[in-house]
Amino acid sequence: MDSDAGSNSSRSSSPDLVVDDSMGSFFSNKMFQAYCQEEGAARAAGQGRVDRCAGGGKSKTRADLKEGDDVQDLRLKVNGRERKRMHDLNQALDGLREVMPYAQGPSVRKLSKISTLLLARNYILMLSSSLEEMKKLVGDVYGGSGAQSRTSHPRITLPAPTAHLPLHPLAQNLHSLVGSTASALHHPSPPPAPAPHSPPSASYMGFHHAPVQSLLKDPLHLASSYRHFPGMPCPCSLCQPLPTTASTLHSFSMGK
DNA sequence: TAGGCCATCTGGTCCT
DNA sequence: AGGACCAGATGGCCTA
Repeated sequence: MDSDAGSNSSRSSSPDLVVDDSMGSFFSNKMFQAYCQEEGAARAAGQGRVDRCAGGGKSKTRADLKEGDDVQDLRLKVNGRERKRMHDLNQALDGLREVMPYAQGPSVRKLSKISTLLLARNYILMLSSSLEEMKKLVGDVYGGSGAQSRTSHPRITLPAPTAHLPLHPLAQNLHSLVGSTASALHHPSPPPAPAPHSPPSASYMGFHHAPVQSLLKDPLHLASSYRHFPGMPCPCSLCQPLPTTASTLHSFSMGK
């Protein structure tokens, strides 16, 4: 259930937490104590939160204690829900990472959340563009020129074995993708060799023009959800269809 | 040691 | 009213 526990993260999800089964959720005694201390300080500062530390006051009536317990239970419930929500979100992110063009494995540090989202966006853009490119290719092959179809048999003979097919530049690019991965940008040491069918690397998606880290650090890139590439329509749903040329694929970089 | 990343708590807001 | 969602705050861990 705990996505972090199942992930390859080297850190525990909450080192400070203990499992309190009686409460049905995680809660840290240390944190609660710290919280109560903080609560006192905050109240002293005149900006205290709602009183929810049952043991805080000097003399509480039974009703006060009951109310405090209720508030605390409610708080624990809300916290548990929020925790679960965030775990679900992290699970979804993990699922996204699994299909990302990024070296995976226990020895590879996993993509940060923001990196995952940005990389996913670029990946989708590249795949969309690849699809358009392939469609165009298929159209060229099967659509043919009218003159040619008139002067010769319209039957098209395609080389059966793919080994004899001259690779389209796009396909060549796709094949050349295997090798470098974005992890190299995180780790100076060479990443583990990717699987033969591993998806395109981040470097292919333009990250070789600007390292991922610097890209992600750049507030300009983070601020602009949609980048408008020269000669290319904006990929956002409000704008036009995606570009189709292989050369423009190389422009799919978050930076430059 | 500073900075990045993350998990968690919390209060506010919106929705059902 | 209860739950989902969001953003700010806080503190821990890790790396350069």
